[in-house]
Amino acid sequence: MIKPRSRRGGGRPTISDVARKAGVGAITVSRALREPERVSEELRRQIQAAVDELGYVPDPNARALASARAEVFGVLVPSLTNNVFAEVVRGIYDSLSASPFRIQLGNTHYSGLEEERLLQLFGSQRPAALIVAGIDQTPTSRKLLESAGCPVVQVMETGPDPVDMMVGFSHLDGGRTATEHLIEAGYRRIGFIGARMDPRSQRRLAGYRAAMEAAGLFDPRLVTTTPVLSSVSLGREMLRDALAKVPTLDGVFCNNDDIALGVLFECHRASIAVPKTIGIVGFNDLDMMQVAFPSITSIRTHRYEIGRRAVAMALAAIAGNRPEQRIVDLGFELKRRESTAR
Amino acid sequence: MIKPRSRRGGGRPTISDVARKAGVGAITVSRALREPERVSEELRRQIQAAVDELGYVPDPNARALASARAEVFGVLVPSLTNNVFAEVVRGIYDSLSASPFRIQLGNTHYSGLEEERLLQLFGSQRPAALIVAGIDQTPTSRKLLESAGCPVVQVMETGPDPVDMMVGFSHLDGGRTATEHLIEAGYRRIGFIGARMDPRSQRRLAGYRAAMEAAGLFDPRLVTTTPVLSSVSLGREMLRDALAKVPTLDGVFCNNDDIALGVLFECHRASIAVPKTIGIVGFNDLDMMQVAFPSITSIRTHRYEIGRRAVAMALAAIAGNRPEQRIVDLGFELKRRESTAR
DNA sequence: AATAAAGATGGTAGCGCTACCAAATTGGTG
DNA sequence: CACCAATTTGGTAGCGCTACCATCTTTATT
Repeated sequence: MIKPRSRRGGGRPTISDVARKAGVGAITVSRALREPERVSEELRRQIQAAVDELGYVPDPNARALASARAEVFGVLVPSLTNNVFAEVVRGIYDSLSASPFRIQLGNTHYSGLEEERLLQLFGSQRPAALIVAGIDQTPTSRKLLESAGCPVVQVMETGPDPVDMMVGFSHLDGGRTATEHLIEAGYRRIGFIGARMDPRSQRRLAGYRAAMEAAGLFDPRLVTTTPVLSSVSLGREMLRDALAKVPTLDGVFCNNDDIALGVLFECHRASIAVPKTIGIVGFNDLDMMQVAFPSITSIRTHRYEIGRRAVAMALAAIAGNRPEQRIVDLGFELKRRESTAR
Repeated sequence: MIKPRSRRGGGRPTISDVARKAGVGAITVSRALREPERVSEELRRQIQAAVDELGYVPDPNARALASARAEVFGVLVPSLTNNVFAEVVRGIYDSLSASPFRIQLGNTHYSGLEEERLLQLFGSQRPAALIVAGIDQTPTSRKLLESAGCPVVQVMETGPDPVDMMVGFSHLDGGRTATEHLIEAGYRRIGFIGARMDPRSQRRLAGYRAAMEAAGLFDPRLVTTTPVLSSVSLGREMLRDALAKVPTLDGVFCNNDDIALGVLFECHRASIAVPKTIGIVGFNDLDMMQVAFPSITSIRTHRYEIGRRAVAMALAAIAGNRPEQRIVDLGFELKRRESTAR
């Protein structure tokens, strides 16, 4: 005996309801929705009318199960609250909002192990694409990415050996540019202040070091780092540490803008003249940098655009035309401001 | 003729593979994974061994389809980059990371229409719970929430009429407390500066107004608002506008901390003494407020905790024991700092 | 010892959709 | 006008899992 319309879930209309109403086969409705050009104009209209009338919305789970492919972009970032990654996610979100793809967000907390766990988990969903921050995946993570069977975009950085595609810029060059700018402005005892020394921070430090060594100015005591998560208050404390070590410090390249802002505030508090006594350069160029007093020189990075490009490349790859340029360097811009104008 | 192991998707192991290997029925594997206490100790061990050996990960799509319930929390926020909501999302994420539930994030861009669209979309996935920011849903959105057939938590604010559950605090009280503090500190011509006047900002303004009227100090010219998205640079511009309107301004309650920071910087730039000439109060108490020079008085709100509580309540409701307290007020704290100490 | 109740396990039948193939229709082409 | 290819439509058989019931134990109860 067949139970009439048991419908375990609520009574939402299914594709067969639409098919019945439009007087066609279920598969034709499915096609009309996914590949409209393969269905005649007339049927398409009838089906659309039925869809509208019933308020039919396809069940993404059934879709994913039947097609062995979920309309999901897996996105892995090391932090949800760091404005830099929030901007990337926003770019991804905005670029995807017109498409049927959803976002599956993962927060790795800067942990390789957590990244592996999430990649494993995401793999079980057969995502349409994966977007991951950074290029320093563990060997296990790399293997998982390679065998994901979907386009993969590594974002935030560029490097020589993409799993699949890459969008970002060179943090090493950014660090070098920032430091060279300080040197050109006449600063000599230039410190590096960095929190949460993830691989990108390490490369900014490497850029700093390269510039300092090239100018014959490098001194290991000028480098102050901590694995602690970056924050404005941390910037303040770290400037104190740096000055305790090197009282003659006359400039700082900060790992990021939060640190730079903390440094600026500590200078105010300790009556250290900026840019006269100490010059400050940040990294990322958050909105507040241009408003600060004095305004703070920073390396502008294109986070939102990175998110957008990553999606554009993934979408192209899904559509079958992989971009010929697999590594996209969006560069950065040195924004010269008052904090280094002496 | 039966095709042997066609396996449309890659060759990932299924529940039947595990069942075969463990020498039990598929349904028993399913149970062992979801309700271990209903399976004997011995079988549980065998099944776990098979799962481990095969590297079996359940397919969430198949699960969702069969059980008419996806292991997904729909989360709707008005902005992805606003630190306040990022903190809430982080709280939600952290509380959910140990559970099988995933997050489906939606960005309403402060638009009621977009909220309706997303709610409609999320509904098609039969989420396990919905967490939405704010309490001012459109009638359509409210209807969608009521008929979602899952726990709903409205966060960030408290109000009299929850769809289901609520976690937040009173923005009106927050605005009033901030303003009363300025009045007590001796400020008289206290302005309100607010950007992106969403409903929560409106209520903070109402709190401001109530306090000012109670003290006989209210003057409409003291209020400066704009629908533009909030930013530090906007805070700077708005202080200029406010001072142009009311040159005798001696205090400002800012809609949020970004605005407050912009105001502080503009004061520096225009050589306006803080707190002597002008007192400043922010809202939310971001980390930078205590580091700023002078440090900025602000209303500390518990964003991360709001996210955690929302999940805890939703999880309890899913488990069948709805919390008896459906409205949770997490309050706020006035953090008195240098910017109002005169 | 007979019987009920509770606990453990399994079989069957879908969930809503799409891949795959078959069938029907149309439009040239020689 | 037969014949082939291209186009449009539909039927069938799952995708991997769980709800629902049936069956078989085991343990208490009288």
